[in-house]
Amino acid sequence: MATTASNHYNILTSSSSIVHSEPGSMQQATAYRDAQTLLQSDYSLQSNSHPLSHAHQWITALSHGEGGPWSSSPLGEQDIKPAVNLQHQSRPPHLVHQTHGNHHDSRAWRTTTAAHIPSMATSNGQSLIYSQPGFSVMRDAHEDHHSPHLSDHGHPPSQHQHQDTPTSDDLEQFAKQFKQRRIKLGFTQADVGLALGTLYGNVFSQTTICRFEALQLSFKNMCKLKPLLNKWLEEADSTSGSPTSLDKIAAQGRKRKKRTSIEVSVKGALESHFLKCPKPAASEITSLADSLQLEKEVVRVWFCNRRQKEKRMTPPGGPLPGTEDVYGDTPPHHGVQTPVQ
DNA sequence: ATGCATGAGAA
DNA sequence: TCTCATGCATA
Repeated sequence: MATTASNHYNILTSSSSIVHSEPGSMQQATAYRDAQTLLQSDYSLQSNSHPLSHAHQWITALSHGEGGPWSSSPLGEQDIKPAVNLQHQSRPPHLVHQTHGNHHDSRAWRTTTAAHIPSMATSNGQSLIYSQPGFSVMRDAHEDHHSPHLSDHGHPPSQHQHQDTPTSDDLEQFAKQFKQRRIKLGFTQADVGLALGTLYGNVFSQTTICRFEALQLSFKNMCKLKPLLNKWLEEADSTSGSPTSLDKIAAQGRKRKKRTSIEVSVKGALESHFLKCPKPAASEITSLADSLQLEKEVVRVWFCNRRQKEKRMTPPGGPLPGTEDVYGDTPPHHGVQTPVQ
């Protein structure tokens, strides 16, 4: 079977070694293993020993009552919570008081209309929310929400807001610069993630740092991480030369469902279904899963992740090779992503 | 760098 | 259930 691990949990009571010998292809590989090895910890002790225990919830299929695909305002007022699962046991997470003042409605970068029409935002929209992979609308629908302190001056458009919601452009620039400086200073993404933990109490993984640099997080998430990374940058290059005290946590082996490997053909099928219906009902997921011979949960999660992907800043295609906007010929969404590190 | 996964909180 | 932030494991 191709999907070798449909539903078995591997117990990594890894007392031996996790070192998968990467020959150091990229500059990550040095401290990469180190960091990941150290961070492997903390799953809830609950051992869910029955991955297939989901039986039937057909009835929920009709409890939707939506007028359209994304009728009910897709934008939630969700708080950004610090990493609570990973913590040094001596570091209470409530001490983190960074001043990311993004209590604004700052996700207007993609849902243009719904930004400032909280009550009935979906009366007409939803047809152009994300029908295309061209997310060029993400940067114009900003600063529409009554700027309280820069409207009476009329000062020149100096893009230098640090306590207010940054623009997509700002984030893009910052991410780019951040990556450059990080590399210059000789830190890996994993290093940064750890450093954030030791310095501010919030540990992040290599993945998150990577996604930040690649603008593959939601706008809101980018806004949250930016100040932290900014602080680290300052710290890092002011302290360039001092040993970072990496207090490390012991890795306690927990279990996690092994990553299901979905075949390409099956992925194709899922993709086409997604295009038709990004939010299939439970019953639909069930039948789809059945026809594709996947667990229902796997299919459900796939759709969740797929949707989430649509909402990222950088579209999955990335910058087309050879499509530079240096000639001012490509105004819609300039070269967002970093070329290749 | 990215695919599949987890979990908290919102609907 | 969904979204959203986040990460292990993997290509």
